[in-house]
Amino acid sequence: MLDDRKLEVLRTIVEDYVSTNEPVGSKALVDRHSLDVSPATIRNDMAILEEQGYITQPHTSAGRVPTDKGYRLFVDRLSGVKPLSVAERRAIETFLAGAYDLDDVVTRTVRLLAQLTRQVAVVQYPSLTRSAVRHVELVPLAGRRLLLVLITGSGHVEQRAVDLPDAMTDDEIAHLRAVLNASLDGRWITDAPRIVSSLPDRLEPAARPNAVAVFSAILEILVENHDGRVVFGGAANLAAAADLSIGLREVLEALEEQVVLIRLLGEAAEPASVTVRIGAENPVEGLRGTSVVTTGYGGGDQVVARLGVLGPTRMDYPGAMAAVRAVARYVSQILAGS
Amino acid sequence: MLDDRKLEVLRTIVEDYVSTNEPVGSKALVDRHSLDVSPATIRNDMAILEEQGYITQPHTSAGRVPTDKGYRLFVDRLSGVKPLSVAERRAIETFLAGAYDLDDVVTRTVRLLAQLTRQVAVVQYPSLTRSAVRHVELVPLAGRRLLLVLITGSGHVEQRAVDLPDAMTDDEIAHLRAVLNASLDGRWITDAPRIVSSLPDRLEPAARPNAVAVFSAILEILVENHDGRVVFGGAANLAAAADLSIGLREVLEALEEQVVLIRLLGEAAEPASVTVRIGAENPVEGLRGTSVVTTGYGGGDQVVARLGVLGPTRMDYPGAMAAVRAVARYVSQILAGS
DNA sequence: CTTGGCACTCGGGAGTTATGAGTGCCAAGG
DNA sequence: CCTTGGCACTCATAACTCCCGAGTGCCAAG
Repeated sequence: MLDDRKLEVLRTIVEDYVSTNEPVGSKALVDRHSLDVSPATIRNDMAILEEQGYITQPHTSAGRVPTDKGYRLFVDRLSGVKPLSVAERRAIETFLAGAYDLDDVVTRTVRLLAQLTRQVAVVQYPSLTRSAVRHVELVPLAGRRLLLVLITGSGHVEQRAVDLPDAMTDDEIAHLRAVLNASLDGRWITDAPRIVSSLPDRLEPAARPNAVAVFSAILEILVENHDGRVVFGGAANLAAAADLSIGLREVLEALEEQVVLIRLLGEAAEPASVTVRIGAENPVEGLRGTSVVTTGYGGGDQVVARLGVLGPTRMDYPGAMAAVRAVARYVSQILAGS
Repeated sequence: MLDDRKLEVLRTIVEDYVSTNEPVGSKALVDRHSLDVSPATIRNDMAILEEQGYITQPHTSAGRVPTDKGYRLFVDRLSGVKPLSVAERRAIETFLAGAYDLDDVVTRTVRLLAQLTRQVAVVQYPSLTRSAVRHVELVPLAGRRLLLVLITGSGHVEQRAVDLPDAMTDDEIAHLRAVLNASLDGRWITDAPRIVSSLPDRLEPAARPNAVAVFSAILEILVENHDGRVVFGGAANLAAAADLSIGLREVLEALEEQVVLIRLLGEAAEPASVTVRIGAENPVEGLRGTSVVTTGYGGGDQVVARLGVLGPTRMDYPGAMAAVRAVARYVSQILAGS
């Protein structure tokens, strides 16, 4: 149905179009790449490719442009893995090596990805789901308030102020802290809600109202973070790439919506390998017209969150996929090591 | 030099231009506002205003547009305070009321400001400088690592992993924790470095290497946060406003640089009142062509950080100033209360 | 199946013109 | 001295036309 040369034609069309941003014609194609056939032959091939929906022409007297379907075929079968340059590998290492806390890792990862791919980078904070509770700390604040600090095995710190119904003495606080740590330390976050729910029975009735306030705060923290927050960066790249093609406005609006970002990363199919969503394949309405390259990353073997890049469908897929994969690996290493 | 009517003319030119985004001519001006003079008179006034550099015309046969100097005069002398609508006040309260930790307050403030002003919002995290140390927590991690958690009076939590030179027993950790809290709790952050530096003398020599590692981590946290991180949001508003006027690309690039953002907020003159920087007055090169409206906010009487909005010089200054001031007050209240 | 030839299409740039909003200036009137 | 109506002038913008050439599809021959 599509012989080797037609596939090769499609491949070069994609590559040329990505690099030049101009529809590619049969003539330009033959002499830029040393194909040993004539333009007429290429035209015939193009006609077939167009008939099958892999390419299209913006107007009658113009060259061809890949369709979403064309990019899809390109990504699935035609593009090899583009190895990263030494400089790029070095950049990844040095960029991420200096990070010293989770916020910093995420922030740097965003910048790094944006810089490597010249696209918008999207990084999700590791979900707490796969972590263990490391420590719970209660710190009295002014009035009847406590600061609840929850430290996870992945080194993340969650904090929250709690309004208490009754005043608490330091001893009571210490006791509650001891109970919490005895029950929770080392347990999986996913198990924590169940454990916490069973705690009130083990306390004296007088201490319960305050304890319940603290417990519900813990539960809220756990629930809220069930899916990690997503941050993005490199919007400036969008402005450059999306000269007039896609609605810059809409894309920016979408990116500023947490819900959208989570869907963008979350609905990707296989978590471990690199996933590419092209144009209309995109789950987010309003981001049709853009492509997303994502993958999972995690501290150990577990995938705890996802990251990726977003850009116009006219994107350097091999490059983006290589960068995303490499960055995800490095981030995973760093998280596992700390 | 400039009589009342000329000032009034300038005022209406600014207002009309801001709302319509089109150069305003003498004719349009007289019948939109019920001035009881003829267009010819207005033209004479305009000629004077232009001569003095308050307005300019894009091309010969077009209306007038305010210059930076014109906006400056408008802001300084011609614009009253535009009171916020009831809906806006309500929005501020409800939007910020639900916030439960510092990250959340900042995030919501950004969204709120961006939404109210339809500009890019810029919010700085409160600097630690004006806070007291509330509590220091040490949590053993895997290997010879500690997680250092520093909780401040303003409810902020700083965290950092520390690599220890030697192994530490739980008792040693507890002792170090006790020493730290005894020395630091309730002290100003600004005093902390001096205090920490004096601590090693009070420890047994054997414990010093580990302690020093922890101490230097504390110092680093304090130094790093000397000026708070700055986040922005509402970039989508830029795309809408800056149709073709300012280089969207450059502005986005500038916004993604922490250093630039800090300068943007930091070099504003008076901390307590609302500051307006118009066009070329802007300290950041590459953000000439945009205006910035900022003010300080803080937990108590102290200004601990700044916030504001950024947009094209063609901006609704009274509205932006009102929104910035109101939001800053509410945020201050919230921080003071928690 | 490939290739050269050839007529055809049509987007986009260059050149032209028409339009009208807006101006500056001037002389007359308050 | 300020205001006003009149008037000639400017010039960006839009609409229109023309033209070019890249690129195509088709066909007949190899």
